[in-house]
Amino acid sequence: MPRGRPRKTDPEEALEAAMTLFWEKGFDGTSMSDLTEATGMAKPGLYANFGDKEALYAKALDHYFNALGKPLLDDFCNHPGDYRAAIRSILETVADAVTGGDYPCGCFVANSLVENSHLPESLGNLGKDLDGRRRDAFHQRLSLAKTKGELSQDAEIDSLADYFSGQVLALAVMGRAGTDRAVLQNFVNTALSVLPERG
Amino acid sequence: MPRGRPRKTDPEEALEAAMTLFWEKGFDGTSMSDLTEATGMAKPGLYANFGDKEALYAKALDHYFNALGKPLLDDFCNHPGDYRAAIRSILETVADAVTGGDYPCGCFVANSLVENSHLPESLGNLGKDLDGRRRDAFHQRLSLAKTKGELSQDAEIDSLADYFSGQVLALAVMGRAGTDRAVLQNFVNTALSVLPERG
DNA sequence: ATATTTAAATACCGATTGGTATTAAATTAT
DNA sequence: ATAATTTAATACCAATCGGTATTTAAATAT
Repeated sequence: MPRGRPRKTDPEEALEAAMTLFWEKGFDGTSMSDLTEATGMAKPGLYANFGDKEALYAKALDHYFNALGKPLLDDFCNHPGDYRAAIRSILETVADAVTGGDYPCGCFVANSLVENSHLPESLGNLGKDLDGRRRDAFHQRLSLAKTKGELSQDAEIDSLADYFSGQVLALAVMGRAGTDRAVLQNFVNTALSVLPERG
Repeated sequence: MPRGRPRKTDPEEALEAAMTLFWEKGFDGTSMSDLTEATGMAKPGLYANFGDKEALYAKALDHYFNALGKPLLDDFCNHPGDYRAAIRSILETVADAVTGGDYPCGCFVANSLVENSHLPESLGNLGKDLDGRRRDAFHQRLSLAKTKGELSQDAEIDSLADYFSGQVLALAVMGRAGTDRAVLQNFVNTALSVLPERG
């Protein structure tokens, strides 16, 4: 048992709530008072636990990636099927995720990229870094496909990685705009058709 | 010649400046004071000419579409080449546009879609409406391709329209994030490969 | 019991927010 | 010249912004 007055709010839960709110309303659209209400932690508590608004946003975005993005990318990289099946799987999972449910629609990282131009520089760089990690996961899986012979030696895996990483962004914005899941399914099917037929 | 004191700032030019600023910094990130500075029109003038902040944003977004989006879509629909050439042309023009130059990076409509969830409802609907018009332009051109026999009768032009409209969103976010034009070129090339080879 | 430690809660700070009332300036019509 | 008209410019409003100092409450250690 710790020493002083017990915490009212677990900082991990507060961070989860802050993540959800920043994801929903953006950096500029979220006030510290909003965060106090959503987290159940008063402003001095937020500052003591996370630092200023910019630091809290960075921690929220990082939490997003670690809690939601990374597991998805890890599943993708470890997918037992061939690379086509793996890509289909991750894109369909993204289509599910961006159409909402437990969390706001869209993708927090994609939102952050769009807010980039008017965010503090450190936050812009964080968004680009996380975006790059998604792109790298695609590249890694495509590279593996090449060594496994699923993909021909002259396949342009850099272009393919950028392409599929971009498809995630497209899904994110469409999901954010409220596009139906069924439309996203057709989108994924069409996007996958750039890949060569199974030989 | 009008009757009273002459205008210092042409409202059309002020609207152009307001468009650029909202595009760059978003609805929440742009203050009326910012707009005063950017337009050269003091706050009472802005309210007299455009209404409140929400109305000004709507007019700025509408101006964006009429001045930049619509001409692009019209060129696309009237492109002299076959539908593949037309789609390549519009996507490459978009790749140019979203990487900046005279205007901010990205696409104002795409930004608006991302801000959707925390914008006044009328503005969210306006963004979706303009996004839909781009999608419809793709559909129209694909439909024409079908009647001209460039595309087989069983081609799924609804899915293709959603797909290519989504590619524009992907380009918009990547451009916003500062992605190199060369990467976007590869992206466009890959995206186009969903289309059947010319028969 | 009392001191110590930790965190919650309230109150407050100057600056900025969206929006407006008021005043001053510049033009045309008479 | 003067009146009428239209706009610019300044000053101002309550409310909220990000951020902090101060006080109060709740626990443990002595």
